Amino acid sequence: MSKEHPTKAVRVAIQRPLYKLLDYACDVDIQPKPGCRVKVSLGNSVITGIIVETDVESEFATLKPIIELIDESPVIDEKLMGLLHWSSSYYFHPLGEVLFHALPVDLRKGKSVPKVEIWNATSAGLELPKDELKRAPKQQAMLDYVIQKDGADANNLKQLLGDNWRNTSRELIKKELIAIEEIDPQKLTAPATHVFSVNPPHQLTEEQQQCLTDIDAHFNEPKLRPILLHGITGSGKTEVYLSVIAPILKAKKQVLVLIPEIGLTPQLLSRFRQYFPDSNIDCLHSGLADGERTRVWLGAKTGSIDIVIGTRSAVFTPLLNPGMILIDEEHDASFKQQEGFLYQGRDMAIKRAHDLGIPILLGSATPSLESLYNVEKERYHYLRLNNRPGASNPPDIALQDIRTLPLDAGISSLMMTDIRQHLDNNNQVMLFLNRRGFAPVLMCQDCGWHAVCSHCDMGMTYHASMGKVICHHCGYEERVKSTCPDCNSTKLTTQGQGTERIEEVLNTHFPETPVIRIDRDSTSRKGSLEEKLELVNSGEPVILIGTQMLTKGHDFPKLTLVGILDVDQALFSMDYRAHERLAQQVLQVAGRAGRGAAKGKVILQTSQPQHPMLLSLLSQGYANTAQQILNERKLWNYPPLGCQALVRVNALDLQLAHNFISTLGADLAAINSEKVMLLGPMPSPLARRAKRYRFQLLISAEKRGDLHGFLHSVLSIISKIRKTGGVRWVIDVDPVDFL
DNA sequence: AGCACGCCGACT
DNA sequence: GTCGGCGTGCTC
Repeated sequence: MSKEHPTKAVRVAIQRPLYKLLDYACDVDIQPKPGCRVKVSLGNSVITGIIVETDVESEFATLKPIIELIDESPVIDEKLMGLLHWSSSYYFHPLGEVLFHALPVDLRKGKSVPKVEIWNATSAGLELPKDELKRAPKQQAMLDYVIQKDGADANNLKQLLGDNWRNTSRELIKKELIAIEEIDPQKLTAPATHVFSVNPPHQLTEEQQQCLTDIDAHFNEPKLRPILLHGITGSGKTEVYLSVIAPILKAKKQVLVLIPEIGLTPQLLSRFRQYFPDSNIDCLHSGLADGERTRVWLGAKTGSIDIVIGTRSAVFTPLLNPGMILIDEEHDASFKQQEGFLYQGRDMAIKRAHDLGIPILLGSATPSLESLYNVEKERYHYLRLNNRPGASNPPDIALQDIRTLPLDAGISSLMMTDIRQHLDNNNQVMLFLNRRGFAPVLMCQDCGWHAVCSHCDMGMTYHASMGKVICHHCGYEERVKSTCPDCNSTKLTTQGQGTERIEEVLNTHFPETPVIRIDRDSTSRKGSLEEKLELVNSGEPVILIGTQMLTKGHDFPKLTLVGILDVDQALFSMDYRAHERLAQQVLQVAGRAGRGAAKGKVILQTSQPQHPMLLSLLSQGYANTAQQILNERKLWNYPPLGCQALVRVNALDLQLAHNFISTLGADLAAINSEKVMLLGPMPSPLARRAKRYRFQLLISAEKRGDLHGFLHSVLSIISKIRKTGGVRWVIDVDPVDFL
């Protein structure tokens, strides 16, 4: 199209898998800014878009007009827009979807940004006689607070009064002692100066103090680098975090804290609230209602929230005065988003901190090889905490050769004796088994039939408590009948064990001791995890059985024995990351033991007591073992040395999926680049999942630039292949999961 | 992703 | 003759 009639236009991103932006005409009387949302027409429907660029010369002669400008000021500020742009191109994901991903659901749907509500005392409230609210202490507290602060917002009040604060507010409004004023967030002045104080729980140890001094020094270097804090389990990383954060808050800046998705939010939140009693602290996690999410988003954006604690997606929270970013358990796999927009939250955070010029601290007892490699390359500072405060020492891990021991449901007789002993000493015991359900195999003794998922072609796990077999890959479930579906035999039996079966066996062995199972099945009801944790925290002798839910962050002082039941399959996994993950998991679980006065003991059952990785982990510790694994990766140029991307294709029809990936594979092979290596196309390790046939193609390169360039070719080839029969494809940059 | 358009088989 | 299946391509 010609450029003879250039049009003043804006460029808009929409929430569609579309690798381009659309131009719209803009009325002269509206003032579009990048980052503002608009309503536009697309085809015959009206959708929400986000302005990316203004004053563009469109190559289209005629443009549809913008229907409405939703925001006067941007919902995505310039800095955040830059980060999102960057991640869109780094992860080869359409910009529109990336931008919308960074907004709370309400705003994605086009709802206007809510007004900020400010609670003020009315004149009646200001003049209220002293004892009038004597029988309503909460109302009195709220009224006093609002008067003292000269206007409080929802975040202040929630913090002051807890989750039911709206009820208190409603009563005071009914009595006309307090009124709500609605303010346009754009017209909000700088956040009300708030009192800052710290409530230190106890002194830092000498080692923690030294660490803090080092961090402060690094934060003040002209060229900021991320800091990796490698502190053994129980070394008090949280105490260091709190001390690091304090001066940032004191300077009236905000702190973003990212944590894994394992329900640790409440513990950390209360720890932070206790330490910073006058700061506004809020969480962002998957369990939040849409409205609540928007409230926290707005609170962070307007500066009324000082600390945002959140999981992966919180990395995109807007901040008025960003002061620093903290990532706890930085090695955790849940920082990688596994569907839709496939990004690494930890890497995004590092990029964001860099762009903002603010410090970032990564903490872990078992740092990822990626981070350790960055230390080696001197891109990160490295600090260590090697000791547990007080008398407590890290537990020793003992390997137990189970080949010669009698087993009951996978628990050795020696382990049973140890459990008995620790319980008799009034202590608590924890067993770790990363497999939920009763048994991974349900089979017929007569004909060899076993339960297989009809959607995935993989074995289904038997869940005795529900009387079902469940596919752990797609969730498909079936009721279990008393006879074999193939031969009608009644000799159905199970093989192997999951947490349910362990629970049952322990209940019969230790009928007088409560057995607490913590896995996704036993904690799905809201509040049930809290109930169970409370029982453990009572300090009574109990046996805990859990999956990886139980591995991180928990502090059970009476826990002295940890048993790790089944690590053998991870030792021989095809996945080159299996050893790294196993080492992390073993140390994280082991770290739950001996956090109180009594020394902890950890027993690791294995049929491979000579395995070099296990021996190394036990005798040389994590840092050395990680270094060895890293050296192996160097030999093969696996990440974090080289870099990878995975193209995944799936379809309901095997042939269609196969045709697609073969065409792509052939076209890419024809490029014959020396800089990249192709592995595949091949069936995915999980070749069928949820009725869809799956193939993949792994692309490796030594240099990121080469990989990136090659992925452009991938994208352009894919766009030329005709996609029939609903073939779906994704590009996964820096994949962590090859399933 | 939606959605319309268009080209072929099978139905009142 | 037309209804509707899905393959194809576009959305400013």
